[in-house]
Amino acid sequence: MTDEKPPARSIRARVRAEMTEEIKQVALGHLARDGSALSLRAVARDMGMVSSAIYRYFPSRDELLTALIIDAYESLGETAETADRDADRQDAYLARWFSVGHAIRRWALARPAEYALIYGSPIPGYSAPVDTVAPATRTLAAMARCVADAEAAGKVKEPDSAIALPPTENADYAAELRAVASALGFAEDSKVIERFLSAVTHVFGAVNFEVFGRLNNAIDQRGEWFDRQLRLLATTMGINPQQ
Amino acid sequence: MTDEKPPARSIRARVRAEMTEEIKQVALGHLARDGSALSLRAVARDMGMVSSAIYRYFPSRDELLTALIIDAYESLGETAETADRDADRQDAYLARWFSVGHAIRRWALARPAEYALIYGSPIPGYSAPVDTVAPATRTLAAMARCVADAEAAGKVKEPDSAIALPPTENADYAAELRAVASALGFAEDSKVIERFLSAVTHVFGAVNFEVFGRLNNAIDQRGEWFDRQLRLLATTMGINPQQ
DNA sequence: TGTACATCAGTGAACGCGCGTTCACTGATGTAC
DNA sequence: TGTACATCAGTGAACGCGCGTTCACTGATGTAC
Repeated sequence: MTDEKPPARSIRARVRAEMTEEIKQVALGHLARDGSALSLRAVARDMGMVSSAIYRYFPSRDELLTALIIDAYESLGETAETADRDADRQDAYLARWFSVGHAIRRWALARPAEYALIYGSPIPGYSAPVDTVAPATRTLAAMARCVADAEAAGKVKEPDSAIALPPTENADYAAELRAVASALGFAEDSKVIERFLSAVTHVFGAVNFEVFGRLNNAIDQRGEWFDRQLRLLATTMGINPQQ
Repeated sequence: MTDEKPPARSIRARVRAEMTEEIKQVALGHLARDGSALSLRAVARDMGMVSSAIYRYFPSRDELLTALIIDAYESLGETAETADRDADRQDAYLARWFSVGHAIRRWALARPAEYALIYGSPIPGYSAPVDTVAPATRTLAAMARCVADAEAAGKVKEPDSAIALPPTENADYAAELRAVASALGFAEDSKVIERFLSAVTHVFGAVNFEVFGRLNNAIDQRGEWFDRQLRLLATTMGINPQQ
């Protein structure tokens, strides 16, 4: 009743933004609760609107899905970036790696529906448009930064010859590695890029296992389990404590 | 027309078995084509039956799903076992590990719908019954055998101290590791069990990335990519060539 | 070997439901003069 | 400051569709005597 007066035309715009946000929240709630497929009608019902009203905000069900997916990527990406920043004491590359890794896991456990949306199996009848690819790389980039910074600072130890992989003999693959390296902020001839990609694969494999219940009846000490995966990956990459 | 005569009552039984099998095949085809959710009516249509006829073979949609899931686990499990057996030359632990790993990948790429069924995100509105847990461990057990045999034969090199993880201080977690170790045929005090579990996590992470399209626009040389993941995991576990 | 009965696969209609999307509409909010 | 018009959010009915499941039925296959 005693609001400050709004800048004229924005009152409708603001309500619109709030509604759009609420629709997305309700949709996420639905995905989370029933694990159900997303239904516009169900969302409308939950919001106390008639189903056709949703079309004022999203032109179709797939566009709503796309919005949710983009939001999820952005949210996870931001979480990862924040975790990195919070741990970003000078030279503390290992701490940054842990911070980012654990943040990703925590985000996924807290929001399994959103996680499944972006790292689970593809959604039946839906194919992600291009708009999703940029946000998708944000998390990857945050993980990369910890390792690329460490390498740039000369703090990545090369694996000793007993466990070193011989360089690939596949020139195309080598070229792809170089391209990915520079896209992620590594030096083109980064020695660690391949192990970094492996580490990323492993991290999401581990989160998948935990979130999708593949650890049930086997590992209950999941925090410890995950932490030790991260440790192992750090040493595999050659990022060591207090070096 | 010139068949050998069937053992009396089994003609109906045999047709029944064939129909059951065909229903499952058609259902898989549907999952693969549309990536769609499984629909009894669609399956019936494809088989030229009326939808209610399916109920002579499966009491409900979920039971059909369960059958598909069990079949998928068994099929992948058998693939892994066969790959192990084929590579099972004396002492060739590394060859066995590669053989099993590549076989898992090939199976997943050839049958992405079935792979998604068992290693993708949980299916909306469906919760897997207990009958699925035994078949689920078959693949894991096959992977385990390569490594457990190597360890039993003294052919697993312990990581040198620079990259060794200190033992966990979490007693519960340690106990869980021991339990998993003996369930999978490792010695209770196996030194490699933890790295083995990491390797499994990583392998399925890698297959997930490839099957679910997370490698698109980044890595095209996927055979090489996967092969090198396996190599890296082998050295991480301490399984070395010609040792 | 032939007949009487039981089992079973498949039919076709129906139940009750939910879905995405469209369309013409009402009434409230914003804009231009 | 007041009026005329344009924009927009939300309604309610409808379209056409697909779904899982049930039920009483027909006719063919198997079984017992």
